[in-house]
Amino acid sequence: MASHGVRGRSGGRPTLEEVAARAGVGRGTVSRVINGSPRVSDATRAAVEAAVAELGYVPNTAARALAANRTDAIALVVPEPETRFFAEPYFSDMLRGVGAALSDTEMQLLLIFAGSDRERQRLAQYLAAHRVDGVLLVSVHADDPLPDMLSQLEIPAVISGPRSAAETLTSVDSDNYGGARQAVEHLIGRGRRTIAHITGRLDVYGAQRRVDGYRDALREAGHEVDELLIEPGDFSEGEGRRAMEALLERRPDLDAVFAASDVTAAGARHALREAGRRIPDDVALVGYDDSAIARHMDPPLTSVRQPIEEMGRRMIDLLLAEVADRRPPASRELGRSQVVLATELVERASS
Amino acid sequence: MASHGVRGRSGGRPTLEEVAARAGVGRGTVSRVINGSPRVSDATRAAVEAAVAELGYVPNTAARALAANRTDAIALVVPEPETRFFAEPYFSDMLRGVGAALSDTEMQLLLIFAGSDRERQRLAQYLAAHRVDGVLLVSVHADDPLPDMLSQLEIPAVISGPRSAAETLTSVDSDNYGGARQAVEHLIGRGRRTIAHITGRLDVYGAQRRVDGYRDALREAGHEVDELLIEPGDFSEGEGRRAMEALLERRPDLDAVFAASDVTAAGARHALREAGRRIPDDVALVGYDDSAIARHMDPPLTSVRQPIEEMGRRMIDLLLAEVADRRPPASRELGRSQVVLATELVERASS
DNA sequence: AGGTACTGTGGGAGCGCTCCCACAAGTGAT
DNA sequence: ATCACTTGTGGGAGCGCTCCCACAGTACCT
Repeated sequence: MASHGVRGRSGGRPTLEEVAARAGVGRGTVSRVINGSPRVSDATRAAVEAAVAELGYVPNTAARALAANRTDAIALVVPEPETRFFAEPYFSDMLRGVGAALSDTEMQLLLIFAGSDRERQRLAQYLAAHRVDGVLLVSVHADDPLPDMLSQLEIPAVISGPRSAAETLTSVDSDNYGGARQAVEHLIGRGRRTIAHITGRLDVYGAQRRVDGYRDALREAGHEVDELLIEPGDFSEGEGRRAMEALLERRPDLDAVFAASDVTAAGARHALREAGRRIPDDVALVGYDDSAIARHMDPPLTSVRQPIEEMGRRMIDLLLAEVADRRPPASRELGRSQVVLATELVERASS
Repeated sequence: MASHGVRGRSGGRPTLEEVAARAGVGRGTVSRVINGSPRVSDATRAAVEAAVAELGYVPNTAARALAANRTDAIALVVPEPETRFFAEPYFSDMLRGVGAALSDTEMQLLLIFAGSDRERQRLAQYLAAHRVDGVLLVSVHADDPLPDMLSQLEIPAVISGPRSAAETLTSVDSDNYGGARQAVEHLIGRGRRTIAHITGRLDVYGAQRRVDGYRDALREAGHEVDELLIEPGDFSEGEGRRAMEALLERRPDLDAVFAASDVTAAGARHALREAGRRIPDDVALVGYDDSAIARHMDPPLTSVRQPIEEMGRRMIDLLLAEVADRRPPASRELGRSQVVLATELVERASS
């Protein structure tokens, strides 16, 4: 435990100045040591570090933020209501990945929901006040004004799941198209003939790409695409159930379903059960995300794994690079990166 | 959209000073308006508000924090690894309640995990730097040094789930003892005779209280308490399963189980299924928390509801009061509040 | 001997607020 | 008219840092 040592005023924490006095150096030198500048002699550095340890000095973040015009914090913005966030493992997995990537850093992570108009309002204020150095945007809808607002405010931002093929922000995504193809090719390989698809929210680009992958995989295998086998959902369990019921009504002969998320698949499973269909005997089921749900489902769910942890890490890397680039405001428009990571099919008992 | 108006230097956001100039008043007056001081005439207030709107002024948080020595942020500290946090609905429900209570405020919420030693280290730094005005502590173990650290640093804190009957920090909790009694009395009322209990982590005070409630309810109904019917768990699904298997081995004649959490009950359900016991025909099952899991379980789970949203709200109220009290450092030790909220049994098909 | 270039260091200025003291103007009792 | 308050306002000082300029010291060329 660090001794608390001498204090300028009672109750206050030690300041840079006090550390400087203790170490017999100037304020600037202490600042250099704290910030890891190389332009300090070894002897001086040691003396300062000793003083820091003796006094139990911790830099005052507010003062630093004010003087340096940075906050050492980034926000993870989720443009969905809280309820949705906690219901979908995708978000919490992402948060975990981001958190892990960030724990090597001095950066602080803020979690911000922007589901309601009210929350949007607060967020706008928040961003306008530049309370964060950068923003991570997760699962954005096609018509969301948030990305443009960020561009306008010149706040570094990375988006997970681009809004379109022409995304202007730096983005990180998994290969939704390829993942969907893997799923459908797998089902075809198992001899399934009538493969339905319950989509995600179609105003999310990734959901569209999964539909594209579904279509192309069928076509290339010589199947024709029956639009009656495609039912729009919204990634939720309730919609998965509803969509499954609709599909069973329209095409009672279907023998496989590719759901756009594990949660959707869970909903579909309920509907299949109630309709008396056995999984996988009567109907094979494949999900997307390979979340905890997939492993715990009965039967365990075959699912397309996205490397979410890796995605989080890449997002952080890119964002921090943009934040760092900011300081010399030279090179802008140097080609936004669009990172796409491969998916992997995890086969389980449901297919 | 607010016009951006005149700027002191290019690129900068407007400052208090600029607003003051625009409104034709002094800096102090603008500050008073921004902070809602009553000591401003209506005319002046209107003029300032107009200037604020025209310039799109947003206060600089860092400057405010530095000058006023407060951060307008509080932390929700979870002394568990992230994985556990996301696995247990209790935490996310709590977070939702706290978030809702906070959205009426200017306060910012930080979510901090302190599961690993590394995270602990960071947290200590964080607190030492006084980067938050107050702390919400969730699910603390009996021997956790965190609360004492907070007292030492004189950081206002509210704890959800006191560490013992003699908790020194302000606390908010549900009536664990009463909730457990409700559950057991319900089972007795349904004619169950051999009621087992899978506990939570016994180093959590609330888990102990549930055991106490279980015991007393049985005794008062004239049953004797068989220690073989009590199996310690840790709130997790895996332990629920393991504990259930152990109980079935020891007392194959049991006809009811009271689990210390819904997640635990889910684990127990698996074990019961594999052992070929029907719910509720052979064995009745009651959980705790009334989380989403309880509603979705098959069959739906009878569970003890804690008013988590309300708990979050009360915690915030108490914490903000402490934060406000802090400024005049007069009245300390004025009797920490210990709030206890009532639980409610939600009956479903599992019992 | 004088230049030129670096390295390491000290400390002034300033970031944008809040706090508080000073003071003008108004109000009412003496 | 005088004093004693109250109300509203302006602006200096200062919060604890970072940034940057100045400068001493050393080293290595001419």
